[in-house]
Amino acid sequence: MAITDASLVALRVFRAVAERGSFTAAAVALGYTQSAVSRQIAALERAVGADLLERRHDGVRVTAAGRIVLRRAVAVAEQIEAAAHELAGLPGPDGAVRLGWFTSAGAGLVPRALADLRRTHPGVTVTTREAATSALIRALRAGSLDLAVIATTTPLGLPGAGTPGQGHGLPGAGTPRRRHGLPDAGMPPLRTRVLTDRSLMVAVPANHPLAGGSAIDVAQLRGQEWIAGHSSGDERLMGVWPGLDERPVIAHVARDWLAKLHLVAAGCGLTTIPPVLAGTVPDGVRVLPVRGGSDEGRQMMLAWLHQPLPPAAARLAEALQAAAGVLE
Amino acid sequence: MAITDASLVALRVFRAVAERGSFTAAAVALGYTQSAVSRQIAALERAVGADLLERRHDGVRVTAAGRIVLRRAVAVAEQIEAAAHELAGLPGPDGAVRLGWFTSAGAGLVPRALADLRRTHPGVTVTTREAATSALIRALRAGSLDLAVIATTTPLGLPGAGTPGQGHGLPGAGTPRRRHGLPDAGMPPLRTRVLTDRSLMVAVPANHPLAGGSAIDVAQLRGQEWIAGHSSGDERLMGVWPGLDERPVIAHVARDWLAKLHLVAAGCGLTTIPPVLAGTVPDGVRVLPVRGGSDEGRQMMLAWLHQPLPPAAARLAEALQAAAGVLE
DNA sequence: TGATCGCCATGACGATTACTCATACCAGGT
DNA sequence: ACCTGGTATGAGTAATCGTCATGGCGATCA
Repeated sequence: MAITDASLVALRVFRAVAERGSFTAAAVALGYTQSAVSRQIAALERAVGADLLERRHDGVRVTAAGRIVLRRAVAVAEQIEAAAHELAGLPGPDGAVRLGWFTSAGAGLVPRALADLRRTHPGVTVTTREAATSALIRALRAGSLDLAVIATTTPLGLPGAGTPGQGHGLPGAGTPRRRHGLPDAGMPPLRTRVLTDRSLMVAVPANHPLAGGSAIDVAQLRGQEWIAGHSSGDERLMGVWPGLDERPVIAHVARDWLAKLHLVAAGCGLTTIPPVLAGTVPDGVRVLPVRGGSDEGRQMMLAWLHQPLPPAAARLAEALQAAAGVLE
Repeated sequence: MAITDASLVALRVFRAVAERGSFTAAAVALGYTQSAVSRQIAALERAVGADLLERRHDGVRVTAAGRIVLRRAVAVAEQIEAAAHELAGLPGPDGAVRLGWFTSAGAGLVPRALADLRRTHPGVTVTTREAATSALIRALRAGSLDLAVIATTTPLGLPGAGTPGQGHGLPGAGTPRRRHGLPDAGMPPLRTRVLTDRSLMVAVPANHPLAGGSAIDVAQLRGQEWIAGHSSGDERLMGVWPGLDERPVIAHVARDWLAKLHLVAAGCGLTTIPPVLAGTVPDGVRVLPVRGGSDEGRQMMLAWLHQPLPPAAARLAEALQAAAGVLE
C-alpha cells in the first residue's frame, strides 16, 4: 500500500490523535469511538508502511514518520478549507440552510416548522437530512450542517456522553450555561437550545383495553405485545417501553414509523412514541402517557456550531422553536 | 454535505476527468469503469454542493466551482506526493519490493520465485498481495506496488482492453514494442514482459475415464460436471472450459484453488486450470491439455511502472522470469 | 426518418469498508 | 488483588464502492 491509499478521514483522525496524544481523546473530539480511531490509524499506518505513532501505556507519541505525515495532513486540510472558503465566495442561493434531524423529529416537528417558515420567510431555502444524533453532531463539526435537531438519549449511553458539554442559548443569550444531558463532549463546544422536554408515551390500538383511559399505569404494560424499533449503534429506535420490568414480547420489528404506527392501528401491538409524533398517528391509534415507573423524559434540542447564526439559520431556529412550543 | 466529506479518490478522479474532458477517458486512464467515475463525480458534487462539471453530449466542461476544486485537488495531490517523497527518505528496510499477483500465480509461480530469490539474494525483502488484475494495475499506477504478475484475459473482455497499451522489456530492452493482449490503456504506459504463454488445461480425477489419455479432445468435455470458479467483475476465476459449446453442468462453485483441486481429486468434477498450477495438484488429479476447439492461450506477464527498476525489484523480476522459464 | 454512435446517468447486485459494541490485554497505581 | 486508563481486535451490521446492464440524449449519417 502507499500513502496514496490514505483517506481524508484517516488523515483528519491522525491529526486529532497527534495533537491530543490519545486515541480516546481524539475519538471524543471527533465523535467516533476509540475503536474506530484505532482502526483508522492502523489503516493509515498500513498505507504509509510505517508506524506513525508510538504506543505507550498512557497514550501515544508521534514518530519521525508520523511527523512528516502530520505536516502534510495539516497542509491537506488547509487546502480543503481553502477550497471551502473559495466556494463560499461563489454566488449561491440566498438564505440556504442545512438542517439535520433525528428520525422522530422528521415527522413530528420539521415539516411544521418548514411550512411556517415558508409562509413567513419565503426567501429562506432549507435542505434537510436525517441521521443519528452522533452523525448529526459530527456533521455540524465538519461544516456539513448548519443546524441539527438532536435527541438527548443519555440514559441510553450515547457515545461521548461521559462529560456533559457546554451549550449556549440563541444569539444574545449571554453567559454559557451547562446543559444537562447533551450527548457530546467534543471541541469546540456546540451551542444548544432545548426545544421540548417531555415524557415518552405509548401508542395503543384504539380498540385495545388500555385505550379507554386517560393514562396507562406502568404495571398495565406487562404482558403486552410490542412493536420494537430497530436497534443500531447509538440510534435506539423506540419500541418496547424503556422501563418495562419484564422480558418483552416482541411481535414485530420495524424501523419505519409509518409502518410501526399502522401496525399499532391494526391491533398488532403497542409501541413507545415520543410526544412530538402524537399528532401524526393514523386513525385507530391512541397515544397515552404512562404513570408510575421511572421518569422516561426525553429532550429534543437544537444544536449548531457557529455563533452568531446567520440570519437564515436564525429564522429556521425560531420556526423550529415555535413549532416545538405548539407541541409542548 | 461539505467538501470535507470528499475523498481523496474522488478528488483524484475529478482531476483526471477535468484534464481529459471525459468520464470515459478518465475511467480508462484510472482503470475504473465509466459508471464508477460517474458515481465518484456525483458524490463529490454532492459534497461540494455545486456542479463541478457541465455535461455535454461530447464530454464535460469544468465549471467555475470546478476550477476552484481542481486547483485544490492538485495541491492536495502534491502534498500527498511530498509526504511520499519525504517518507521515502527515511531509513527503511533495504531491498524492499512490493509484488502483486493474481490468484493462479500465487500458488504456481510466486512461491518458487521467492524461494529462489531468498537463496540468491537474501537481502531482498518482498511483500506480496493478491488482487484482481485491474486492481493490480491501479496499484502500480498509484505507487502501492513495484511489480505485478498479471494475467492477460483479453478474450474475456477486461475493462480498458479496447486499446492495447505499449510495453517495454526489462531494463535496457531498447525500442518500445506493442504487446498483444495487455489489459490496460492507461497513462503512463506500464512496462511489461511476458513470463509464460501457454494454453489452458483441464484437471480431471485420476480415476476418470478421460484421465487415461495424453490429451482430451474438446468434444469429450461435453456432458461433464464442472467445478466452477467464482465470477466477480474482471476476475473470472476459472472453472468451466471457456470453449465449451454447451450449457455447463455446474456441480460445485469454489473460489479457493485448494478446495477446487481437492474436489477434483474426490471425483466431484472437472475444472479448467492454468499450466502454472500443474505442479501443485494433489494426488488423485491429472492435468491434461485439450485438443481442438478455439485456442485458449493465456499469457502471464510481469508489469511495472518506473524504468529503470531499482536493483531489488530487478532481482525479483529475474527470479520470476527464471521460475516461469522452468514452468514453460 | 430511422439507425447508429458516443457520452453520461442510474438500477440492481455483490464485495468491501467503516463503524459500533464488547472484550482482551497491558502498564501503572493503590 | 483490584482498579484505572489506554490501545487492539473479534463479531456484527449498515453503508459505500465498483461492476454490469441498460436507459436517455444529442449529433451524425445514409
